[in-house]
Amino acid sequence: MTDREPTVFESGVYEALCRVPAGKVVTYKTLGQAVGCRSAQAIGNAMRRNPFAPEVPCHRVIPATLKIGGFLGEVIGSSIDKKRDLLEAEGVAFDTQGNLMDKACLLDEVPE
DNA sequence: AGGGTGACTGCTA
DNA sequence: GTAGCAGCCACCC
Repeated sequence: MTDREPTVFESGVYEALCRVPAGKVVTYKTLGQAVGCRSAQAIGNAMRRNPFAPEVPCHRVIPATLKIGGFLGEVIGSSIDKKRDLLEAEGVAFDTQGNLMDKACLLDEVPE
């Protein structure tokens, strides 16, 4: 656990994530480009250690497969349906398979 | 200082 | 269309 403070890298990730408007989602890769990171796994790592939990719209981040994976699809598991509903509430619709229904909800890049 | 992990991605079989 | 392998970066022990 260790409530350590986020590093500059992580802070940048969270900040970029906050720049994502509601009703839109971005892939780990896109978010990485926003912070100057070429690796999406590093982004996932930052999210995994996400000290801001629900404060940061981590549910707004999805894999490049446009499919809900990892955190929203397995770990929480029992709450996955809730997360999906939450995204729909923001304007992001997902299929029963967990795929992004409307690709228009995907943000090609993070705004300033 | 070194090794292992992971909420990922892309290519190939 | 599904499955497996390798590459990648940052954090943790």
